[in-house]
Amino acid sequence: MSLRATYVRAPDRRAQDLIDACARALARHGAGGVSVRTICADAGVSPGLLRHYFEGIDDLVAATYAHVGAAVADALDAAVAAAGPDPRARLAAYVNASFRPPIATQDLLSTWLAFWSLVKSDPAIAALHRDIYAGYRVALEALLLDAGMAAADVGQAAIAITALVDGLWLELSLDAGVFGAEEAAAIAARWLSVWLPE
Amino acid sequence: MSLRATYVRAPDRRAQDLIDACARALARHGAGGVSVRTICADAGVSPGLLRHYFEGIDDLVAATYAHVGAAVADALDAAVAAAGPDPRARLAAYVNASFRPPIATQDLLSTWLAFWSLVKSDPAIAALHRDIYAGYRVALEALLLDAGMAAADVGQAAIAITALVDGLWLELSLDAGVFGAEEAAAIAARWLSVWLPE
DNA sequence: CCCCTTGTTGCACAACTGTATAATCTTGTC
DNA sequence: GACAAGATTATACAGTTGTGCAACAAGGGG
Repeated sequence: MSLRATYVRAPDRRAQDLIDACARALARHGAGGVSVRTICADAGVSPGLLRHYFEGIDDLVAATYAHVGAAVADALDAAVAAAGPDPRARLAAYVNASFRPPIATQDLLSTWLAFWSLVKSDPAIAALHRDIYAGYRVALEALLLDAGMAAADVGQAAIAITALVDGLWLELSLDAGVFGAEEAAAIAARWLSVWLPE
Repeated sequence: MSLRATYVRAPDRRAQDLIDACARALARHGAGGVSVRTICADAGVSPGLLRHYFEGIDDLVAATYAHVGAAVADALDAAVAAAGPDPRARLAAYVNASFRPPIATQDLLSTWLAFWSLVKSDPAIAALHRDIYAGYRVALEALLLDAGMAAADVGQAAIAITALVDGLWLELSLDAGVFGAEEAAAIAARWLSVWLPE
C-alpha cells in the first residue's frame, strides 16, 4: 500500500528541465534565492533528482550560465547572419540584437544579473564568465575590424561598447520603467558611431 | 566559575562596526555569502548583538547600502566642489571621480555589485536603489544643465552616462586585469564629450 | 507474465540560518 | 563599595540547506 506519487520517466529532457527551472529561479529570486527544493518543485521533480543529473546545485547553476550564455551568443550570431554581407550592417546588428528579444527580456537580463553576482564568489562561474565574455569580445573585435577599424583601436572599442551594453542591460533590468529597449538601442548605436564614424 | 569571554563596551560605534563588516562580507562573498555569524565574527562581536542594533540582517544590509551610497555621493560632491566654478570642469570632475578612490576600489565596486544583485528580490534595497540612483541622476542632470546642455536632452544624457559608468564599474569589478580605472575614466570622458561637445 | 535496469520519490542527516533571550559582565553614579 | 542600567555573550530553537541513499515504480525485453 504505497502513498508514493506516480511519475513518468523523461530522462531525455530532465537536465534541461532543471536548467530552465534554475534560470527562472535566478531571474525571479536572484542568486541568493535559489535552492534545490525551489528549482525541483518548479521543474516538477523530486529534490533528490538534481543530484542524479548534476554534481550539485552549483554545477546546475554553472550549466545554466553556459546554456544562457550560448543562447545569447546564438542570438547575436543569428542577427549578424541576417544582416547580410555589409560589415557595418553586421556590426550594427550585433549591437542592436542586445536590445531585442530573445536577449532584452526581463527574465534573461535578471538571470544575467544573477550570474554577475556570482562571479566573485564562485570559481566555476568566474571561469565561465571569462570564457563567455572573451567569446563576445572576440566576435565584436572581428566585426569592428571587418567594418574598417584600425587594429590598434579594436581592443578599447570592444571594452567600451561591451561596458555600455552591460550598463544598459543593468539599467533595463533594475529600472524597467525609466526607459526601454528602443532607447537603449539608440544610445548604443550612438556610442558605436563614436567608435566607428561614417 | 564563568567561561564567558570578557569584553569592552563600545555602543557608540557598534552599529558602524557591523555596517563596515557587512560591507566587507558583501564585497568578499557577494550577497549570498553574508550571514549573521560571518558579519559578527568579522566585527568582533557575538552573533546575538546584531539584533540589538538592527531589526535583522536585512535591515543591516539596507543600512550598509545607505551608508555606502552616501559615501559615494559625498565623494562625487567633493570632487565637484574641488573642481572650482567652471560648469564643464565640475561635470567632468563628477564623472571622473567615479573612477578614482574612494569609489573605484575593488571592495566598493564589489559591494555595489552585491547591492545590484539584491534589487530584484529585496523591496527595501529596491527602494534604496531607486532613491540613491535618483539622487545621482538629479545631480548629474543639474551639472549637465549648468554646462549648457538643452533641457530636453539632459534626461537621456544622464541615463546614457550613468549606464556607461555602471557598465565600466561592472567590468572593473569583474575583470580587474583586462583594463584599469585610468582607461575607464578616458572612455567615460569620451562619452561625456559626445553628449556635450566643446 | 517475469525479470532486470534505471529513473525517480521521499526522506534522513548534518550543518547552517536568523531570531530570541537568559544570564552575566562592564561601567558609571552615588 | 553597592547598585543599576544596559551592552554583550552564548546558546536554544525552529526552520532551511545540500547531499546521500534506500526503496520503489516505470518500462523495455524476453
